[in-house]
Amino acid sequence: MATVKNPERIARWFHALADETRLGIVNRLRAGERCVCDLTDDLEASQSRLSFHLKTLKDAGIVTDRRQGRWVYYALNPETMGAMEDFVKGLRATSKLRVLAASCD
Amino acid sequence: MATVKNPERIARWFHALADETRLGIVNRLRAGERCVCDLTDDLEASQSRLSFHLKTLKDAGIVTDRRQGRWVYYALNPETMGAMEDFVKGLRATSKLRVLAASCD
DNA sequence: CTGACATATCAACCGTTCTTGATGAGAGGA
DNA sequence: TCCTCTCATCAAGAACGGTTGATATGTCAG
Repeated sequence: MATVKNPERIARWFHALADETRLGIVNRLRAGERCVCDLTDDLEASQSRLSFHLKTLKDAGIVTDRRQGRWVYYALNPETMGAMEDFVKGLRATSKLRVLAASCD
Repeated sequence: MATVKNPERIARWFHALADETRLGIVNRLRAGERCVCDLTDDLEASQSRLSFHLKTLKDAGIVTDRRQGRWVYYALNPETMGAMEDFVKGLRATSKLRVLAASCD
């Protein structure tokens, strides 16, 4: 359960967050939904660049999108955030008990 | 505090984990310290390939290394794991209250 | 000192990802 | 219908990351 069950999926989460522009997007979304136009203003990124990064985040499952009229609203995906928290907790939990492997001999 | 204080550092954490080989390494290290030779065997990776990935993890602060005789032992870095957990928690905490921004009008 | 072993570094190659500018698609107002 | 607005997609080039094989560094044993 705390093991890496699906490495490919997890690697994509982290790849999605491994970019400062996308971290900026995610940081904005912490406060709730945003439409693309707001993000474009806030981050001073070109529209096509932002669209590219939003797609990357969406494909990784980090965010969800929702169309309302002409606007598309993006929000953090709570499910993925929960799963990611569990994964990171799994790393932290065991990182203190230093089982001296010492099998190299 | 829960804000993205240092985007470059955080992006490097995630970049370091955005690779299946490195996830495999980290997964092994959950059980405690390992020397490179063990990891090479476990992951069936060439020595230079593994060394490259370990350096990437080390530069990002995800792991620490310790030389003992001829062998070098790698372990997860508890400080970084803690900081990363805090960051991810910060994303999860707010992802449910959907403050309808709706300023696009 | 010499040789063997464990690990790190380097250079070259190749595939992927990011950026930019142009075009396309869907929605609403006149 | 036509125009405008919001956003997505595409193509081409630039930048970056991962793999490989060869070489370098450091440590121990004999």
